[in-house]
Amino acid sequence: MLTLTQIREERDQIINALSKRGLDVTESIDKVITLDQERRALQKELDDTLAQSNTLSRQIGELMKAGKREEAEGVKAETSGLKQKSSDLREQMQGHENSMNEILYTIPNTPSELVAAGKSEDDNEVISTHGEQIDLSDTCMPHWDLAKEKDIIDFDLGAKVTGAGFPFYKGKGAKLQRGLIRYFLEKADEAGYTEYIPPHMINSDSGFGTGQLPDKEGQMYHMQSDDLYMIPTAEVPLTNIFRDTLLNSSELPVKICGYTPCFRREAGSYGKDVRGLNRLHQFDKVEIVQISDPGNSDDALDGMVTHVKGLLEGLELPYRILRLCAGDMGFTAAITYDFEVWSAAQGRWLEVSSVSNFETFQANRLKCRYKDGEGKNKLVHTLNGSALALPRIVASLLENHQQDGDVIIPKTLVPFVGFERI
RNA sequence: GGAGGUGUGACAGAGUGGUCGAAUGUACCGGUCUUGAAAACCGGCGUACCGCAAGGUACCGGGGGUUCGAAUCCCUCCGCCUCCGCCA
Repeated sequence: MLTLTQIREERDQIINALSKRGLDVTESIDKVITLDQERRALQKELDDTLAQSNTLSRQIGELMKAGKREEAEGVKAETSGLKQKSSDLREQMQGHENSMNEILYTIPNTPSELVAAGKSEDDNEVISTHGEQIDLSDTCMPHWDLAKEKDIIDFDLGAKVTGAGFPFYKGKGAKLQRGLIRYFLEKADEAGYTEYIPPHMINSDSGFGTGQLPDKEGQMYHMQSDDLYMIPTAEVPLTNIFRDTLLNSSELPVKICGYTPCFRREAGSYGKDVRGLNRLHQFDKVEIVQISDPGNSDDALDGMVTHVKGLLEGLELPYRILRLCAGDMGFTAAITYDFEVWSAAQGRWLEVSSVSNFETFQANRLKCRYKDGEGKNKLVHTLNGSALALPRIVASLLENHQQDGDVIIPKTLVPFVGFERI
C-alpha cells in the first residue's frame, strides 16, 4: 500500500496518477490525510499522558524505597485519572488507524509514468511482436483435440477425480511438463536466480504482505480448519521470504526463482476462456523474483523482460509484449509487461507471463527495507514475473508446431523432454 | 496429538516487579598507535512514531491481563528443543 509519507507529500501526484486507472481517489486521500492529522494529535496527547504517569510511577518507586509509604499512596491517587485517559486515547488512536488502513487497502498502486491511461485490455499498448503469427485454424487442431488424440492430457479424468480445470497429464504430456519446468529453471539459474522450493500453502500474513489479502480473498483456495491458503502463484511465498527484514545494500539485488503449482478459484470464468488449457484451477509455473534498490529497479525490470523473451525465443513461439494500461494492471503493480503467445488454432493471443515492478507498494506492506549508503533504512522495490506459466505454453507449442499430424519439439527443448516429436 | 523445557538487540548471553531500551562479550563503524597490518586503547553502534529542536512515547516471540509501575507475575496463541505416540 501507499505510505503515509507519500500521501502527505505527494497528494496531487497520487490523485493524478490514479486517475489513469479511471479512479478518483481525492475523497479517500483527503480522508486519510485528515485522519492522519487527527491521529498525530491524539498520539501527542497520549505520549504526554504516558510521560506524566511514567514520571509519577518513578516518584512512587523512590518514595517506596525511602520508606515514605503514605506519600507514595498520595501520588498513586494522582495516577488513577491518567490511566483512564491514556486507555481512552489509545482506543481512539487505534480507531483512527483502523479507519485509515481500511481506506488505504482500497487504494491501488500508482501507475508509473510510462503507463498509459486506460480502463480495460483494449487500451493496452503492444510494444513489440515477434515471430510469424499464422492463422492455422483451418489446418491444425486446437490443442484440446490434439491432446486427446495423442493421449497426453486427460481433462475428463481430471473432472472425475477432482473437478473441471484440474487435468491429468500423462505419458509424453507429463514429460513435456517436466521438461519445460526444467528448461525454465535452468535458464533462471543461468541468469543468476537462486532456486527455491517454497511451501504451497501460505498463512494470512503472507497473503497480506504481497497484496492478495484482503483484496483477492475469493480467488484463493482456503483451508478453513488451519486457516491456510493454497498459493495462487509462487510470488507469494517467494516474496514473503523478505517480510519483516532489513537487507544490506550490498545484498541487493536479490534474485530468486522457484517452480510451484498454482491454485486459483477463477470464480466467474466461463466459455472459450476456460476451454482446454486456457484457464485452469491448478497449473505449473516458474516464477522469478527480484528485490531491488529503488534506483535500479527499472533496469531490473528490463532484465526480467529480456529473460522472458529469451525463453520464448528458445521455444520458437510467436509472441508479443504488451505494456498494460493503468486500468488493466493488478492492484499492486506500478508497471506491468504481459507476454502473449500466439494460439494458431484458436487464432488468438494467450497470456503466458506478467512481469511487474511493484516499487515500494508491496515492500511497505511487507516491511522489507534496506540500509542505503548513508545508513538510512528505506523501502526496497519488489519485482516479479512468470518465467513461465506452463499450460498456455503447452497449448501454443501443440498448435504452432504441428507438422503432418505430429508435434515437433523445438530443438532447445529436446534435451529437456527427451524426445523430438509427439 | 500428549508431557516437559524454552523464546532478550546482527550474534552469543546477563537480567532482583521500580532510574532497563536493557549488563557483558563478539561482530561492525570511526579514531589513536604502526612503514603497513594485527594487537592494544578511545569513541560510536536497534527499530518505529511524534517534535524545528531539546526531548517524548512504544517495542525483550504475538495478543490479552494483574499493578501506580512488567523483559521480570498470570492467561492465551505461535515458534524452537527434549521425550512419548502416529506416520510418507
